[in-house]
Amino acid sequence: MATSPPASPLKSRDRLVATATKLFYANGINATGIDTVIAESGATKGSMYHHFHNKDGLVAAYLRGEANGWHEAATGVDDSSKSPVERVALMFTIPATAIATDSFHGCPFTNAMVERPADPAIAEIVGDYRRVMAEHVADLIGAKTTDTVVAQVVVLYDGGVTGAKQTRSAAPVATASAMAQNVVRAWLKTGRD
Amino acid sequence: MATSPPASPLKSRDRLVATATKLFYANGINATGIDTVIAESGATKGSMYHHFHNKDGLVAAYLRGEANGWHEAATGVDDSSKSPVERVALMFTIPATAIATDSFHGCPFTNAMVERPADPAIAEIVGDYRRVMAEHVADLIGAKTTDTVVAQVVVLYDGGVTGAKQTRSAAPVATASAMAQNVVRAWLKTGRD
DNA sequence: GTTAGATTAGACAGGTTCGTCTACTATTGT
DNA sequence: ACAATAGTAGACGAACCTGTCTAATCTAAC
Repeated sequence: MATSPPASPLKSRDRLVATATKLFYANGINATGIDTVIAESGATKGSMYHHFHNKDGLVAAYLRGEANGWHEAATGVDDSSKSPVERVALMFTIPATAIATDSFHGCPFTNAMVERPADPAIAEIVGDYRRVMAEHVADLIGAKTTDTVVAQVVVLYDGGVTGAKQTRSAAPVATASAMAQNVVRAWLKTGRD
Repeated sequence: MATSPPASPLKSRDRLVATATKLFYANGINATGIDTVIAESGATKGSMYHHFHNKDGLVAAYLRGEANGWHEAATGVDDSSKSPVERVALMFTIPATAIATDSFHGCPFTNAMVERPADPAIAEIVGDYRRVMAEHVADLIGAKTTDTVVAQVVVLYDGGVTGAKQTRSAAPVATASAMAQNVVRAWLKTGRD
């Protein structure tokens, strides 16, 4: 008789990743010691190094989670009944909302590449995230991933988020969103180019 | 008979800042210990803490230098005899060139805000840099700093540089440059909006 | 010439970091 | 019943970090 799927609400590995997600994003990866993550997650060192080869492993798991999280958020705010222009605008509400709630600390992928420039696993996950985003944008507007308009929207997204991080204001995101809508509108009107 | 303006090629304070500039940008601020900067600059700890209250002070001096450096680079590549559109394109050659020489590690201001999010001095210097950049762009195209077109070009600049950092490629900068030229062209044609 | 600022050289304290290791226990699948 | 996986609890080492301090010298201005 198993004592019910053990009272543990979450396996220790998942708790570690969840805590890392919170702390790494809010306080920075390098500024957050492994000991802090372990303590706050209620796990132990043995567990940590059982599941992850080293801190880089935990960081990679954290970043993969962020990539999934972005995709979920993007599909979550989407509304396929709306026009391409409106759907792109919806995508830009993701950073806009985050800034409003004050739990915004910039793009987790940019942050990770800045904090751990030498880690190839990070570069790979960031590449995956960017591919997912390009596909998502292409879907929203009915373009091919390789179309210029997709790269343009991505540049605007990056620019809006980076500007928001630097200025601690939502204005750059609003500017970027408006520009993205213009770009998509023009692309729809002139027929793909 | 002074032994000629002392053989020292550079005062120790300047050597510290120069070394910090190289190491902080290339390897990251937090990843570079004060001892390393001191050793590589040929200065000593006493000198370091004579000129700077703490590491934050050295970081601030480094970032101020980067802000000045950007302004010099921007005016250096500019050519006032060219058209507004061409002059904006010239500005985008700054990151494009840096990426080509492989000494590119992203935007120093973004990096600093990521690595030391709590330091108010950094936020201030970044704000100065952004004001300088906005004024520069406004000058290039004959706009007011508060015109929408200026904010648009800045968003594109940020987006190009961030994308380049994430992808380790110059493509986002090229995309951003082309978009900036389009935006300025449209703004000139329709007359300020 | 005297005084103040700049500099050298390095020891030192106090803290943090990551990762290893031992020894033991609980759960789970077969 | 047994073996493999997952976990607890915490000591520990070795490296690193920032910042202080002493004590002596060198330069420059006034």
